[in-house]
Amino acid sequence: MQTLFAYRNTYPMDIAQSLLRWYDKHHRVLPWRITPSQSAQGIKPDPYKIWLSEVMLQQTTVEAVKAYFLKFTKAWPTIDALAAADDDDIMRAWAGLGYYSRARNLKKCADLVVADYGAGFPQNAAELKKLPGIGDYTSAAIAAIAFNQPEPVVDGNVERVITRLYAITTALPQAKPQIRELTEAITPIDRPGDFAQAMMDLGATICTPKRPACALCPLNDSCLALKDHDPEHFPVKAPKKDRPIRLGAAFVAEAGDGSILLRKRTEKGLLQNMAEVPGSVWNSRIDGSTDLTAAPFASDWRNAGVITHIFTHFELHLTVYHATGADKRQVNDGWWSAPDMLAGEALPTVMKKAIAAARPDIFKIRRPAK
DNA sequence: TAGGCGTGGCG
DNA sequence: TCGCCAAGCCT
Repeated sequence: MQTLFAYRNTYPMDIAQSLLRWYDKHHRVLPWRITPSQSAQGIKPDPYKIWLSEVMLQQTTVEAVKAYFLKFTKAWPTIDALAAADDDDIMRAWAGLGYYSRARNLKKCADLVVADYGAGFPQNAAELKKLPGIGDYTSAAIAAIAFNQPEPVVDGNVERVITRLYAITTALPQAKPQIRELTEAITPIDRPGDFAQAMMDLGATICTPKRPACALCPLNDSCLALKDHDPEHFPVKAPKKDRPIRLGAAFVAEAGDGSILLRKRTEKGLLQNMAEVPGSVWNSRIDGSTDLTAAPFASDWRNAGVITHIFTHFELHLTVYHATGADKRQVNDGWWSAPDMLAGEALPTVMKKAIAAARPDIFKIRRPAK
């Protein structure tokens, strides 16, 4: 990085010190964190909570994570408790948070740490990265925040802050190596954990994707994007590919007592091992008339409308059919879930939408089906 | 390595 | 309304 100082007007130490002074005053208070003043008193963060929160926060907003974090730490206060937990209980507790492979890897990781490391996490990034569900970002974050290791912690917030600070015009993801080097160059030896959290707080509250509050930014004197460009134009990103549409049918079978027929998805592919209502494969052509070939049993299936659900890589249009007064004995696949049990099932949001299309009183979905 | 993998909030 | 985005990982 010979060119590092050629196009900057501030030294790395000044960046870190300015940011840490800002963080001491303006840090967010979050359930898994200790404050800078607690840290100064020698209070250490709980590595279990740091790990759990970092995994939950992968591609997930802080607001969405808070309630799940509290639920998990109440049910399983230690990594030993989590390792001893039932897999299905963990999946049920995770339901609604998304990216379910995280929950499966969470359990695998807890088992490994208890078995191989005597219930204590390894304290360096390279060892942490060997564990399931822990990649470049999470290993560096745990090492820095829980164990005070000077690792460069680069997430989406840091990418935004760094590309603006240095006006990096290379598009993501090509710019990642450069971003990592620059982050490494400004990461301080003495408070790497606070520095990492400060960068993320800055990205989340000041250096936001839209309309950043540059007037309030502790780094505005050093920011090349602010000086020469429009910060909102950073980071530059490669163009996205368009999202295909898939079609399918879902069947909400209701017994006389209000129970809903559920089954378990396969252990491969999308939403693996989660609960679902019976349905067709998602690609099937619905030729305009009624597609009842995938129904769990013959009945008077009433069309309850079409729900739309956007996954990362495709858009799903699910036609929902509803039948009432079903005879439970005519089904030998899956299980009947009573109305007061449904909330505790491992149902992904797309399935709650489908059930809500047939029974709007059961699940309150923000954007109901048309 | 590029694509698979959820969900909810926001402008 | 809808595309974008949010503390990525795995294969």
